[in-house]
Amino acid sequence: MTQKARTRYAPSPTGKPHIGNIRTAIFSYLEAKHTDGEFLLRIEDTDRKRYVEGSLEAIEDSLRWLGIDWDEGPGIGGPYAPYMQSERLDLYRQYAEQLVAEGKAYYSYDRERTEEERKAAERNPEVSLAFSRRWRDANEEERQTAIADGVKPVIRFKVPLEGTTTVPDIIVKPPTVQNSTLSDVVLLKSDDFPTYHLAHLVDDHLMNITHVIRGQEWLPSAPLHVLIHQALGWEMPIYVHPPVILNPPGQKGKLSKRESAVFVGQYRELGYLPEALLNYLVLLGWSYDDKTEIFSKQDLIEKFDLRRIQPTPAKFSLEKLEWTNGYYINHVLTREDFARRCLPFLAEASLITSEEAENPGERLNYLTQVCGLIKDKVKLLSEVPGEIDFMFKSAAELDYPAQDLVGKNESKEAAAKILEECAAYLEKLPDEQFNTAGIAEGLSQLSNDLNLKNRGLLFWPVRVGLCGRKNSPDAAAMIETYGRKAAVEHMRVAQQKLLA
RNA sequence: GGCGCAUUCGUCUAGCGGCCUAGGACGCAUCCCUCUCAAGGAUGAGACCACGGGUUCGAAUCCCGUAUGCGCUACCA
Repeated sequence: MTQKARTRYAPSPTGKPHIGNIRTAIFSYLEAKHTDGEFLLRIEDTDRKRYVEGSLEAIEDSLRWLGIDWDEGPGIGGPYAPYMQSERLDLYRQYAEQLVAEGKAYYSYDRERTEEERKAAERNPEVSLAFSRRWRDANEEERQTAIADGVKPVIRFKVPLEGTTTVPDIIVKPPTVQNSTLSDVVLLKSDDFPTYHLAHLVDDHLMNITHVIRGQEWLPSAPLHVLIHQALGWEMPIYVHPPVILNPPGQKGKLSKRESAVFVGQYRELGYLPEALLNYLVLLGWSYDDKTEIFSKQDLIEKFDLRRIQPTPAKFSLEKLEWTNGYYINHVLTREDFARRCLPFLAEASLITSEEAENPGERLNYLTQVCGLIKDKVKLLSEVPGEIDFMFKSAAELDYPAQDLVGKNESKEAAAKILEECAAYLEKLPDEQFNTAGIAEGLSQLSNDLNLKNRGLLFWPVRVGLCGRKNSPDAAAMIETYGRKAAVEHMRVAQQKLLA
């Protein structure tokens, strides 16, 4: 057995979590559970300007819905609490000051740059670098002047001017950079809050994190993190940089709000199953072998291996996600489980009450039958109400053209006669034969007895009469679900419709 | 612009020097099954392994260059 891993998901509370972000959380979770280790949640709320109320709840909801549980975190605590960075400020200041005392960092009395200044410097490394090092070798007189002016300093990291730094990484070729191209990053801001560079690193060290799994957008600043570890004299955890998720084929850039749903909650509302989303997301950039497509959470935990994460960013494909979802609905979920998942959607469409959705009680049996009617054809839970709404209406309420009942039959009269025969047949069908198989067999026999050229001539009007639409679930299954009385009623109403 | 990473069917991927005339999946097409729609089964089209150079008896697999894509370039994470 490999050593137990301790991993973390450390989002900042700036809104709902992005699906690309969540995927790294899933990878982290799987790595921890694969090694029988711990997965923790830490909130990086070090930027007060970007804080969005309700973010923590959104993050927790998303993880919970996906079945990703954490062993330590805000709310539940743990041996390394607190897990909110804003509650750990003293710690960061302490290490920043230690670095200053050791000559590895320094106070910098610069003014915060405006966005325009930053933009201008962005394409001009010389200017940027020079700006970041402005106070690196400032003399005492200059410092005193700044202090007298009341400038609140930041603490900047003193990056070595020479040499190169290499970032070890297990899925990407370890990047190597010239130290001279690295700017002296801010470690501690003038408001006493740490930057990400300091905070994540201090916490990961203190919390005994073994694997830092974060998006590839962190690759460029990773050398800085290596250098800061060295300055602090700490051993580095294993860094892993999975790629970002890209927009669907045809569109550029990383997966964006403009092009796709990017929040977990949106997929929930669209009718996706959490296990299907999880399955799809993991397979987007990771594979176990050359053939397996469907993985339960347990399978994933057993088989996950960080080293098999693809280094290349993958495009998000809604089609494959839909297929995965449909597969879970059709082949993984039991009928009752499927019905339970449909409940909120049925309530949303006012087919049942929200009380019934909460607590279906006895009604669940019936709803299981109803939903079971379309379990094999539906890809999204949200499609369900529209597919079975007729089951919640009376025969008289179905609205459709009489012509639809005819199908391949010669005439309206012929179809009407068939409906009459079927109604009569169903009325006298013995109870023990009144089930899907018995009904299907009985009606087939009836079509023979009526000397019909094929069964379709009989089943077509029956099907349409039962649900008022041309594409429908299995006719016999609908009859069983309706029950004898309602089924016969539908036959008779359809017949009247044809003769009217 | 600079720095970094990446590059196998339209898309997700298998492949880690000979098993590859490149395998699987989604999507697509055709057929079978069939009372419709699905589901299921079968078959097929689809990748000169980005391009150009090397290394090697032998390269999708190793090296270099080019192109392209992506990311970063804040007192944001």
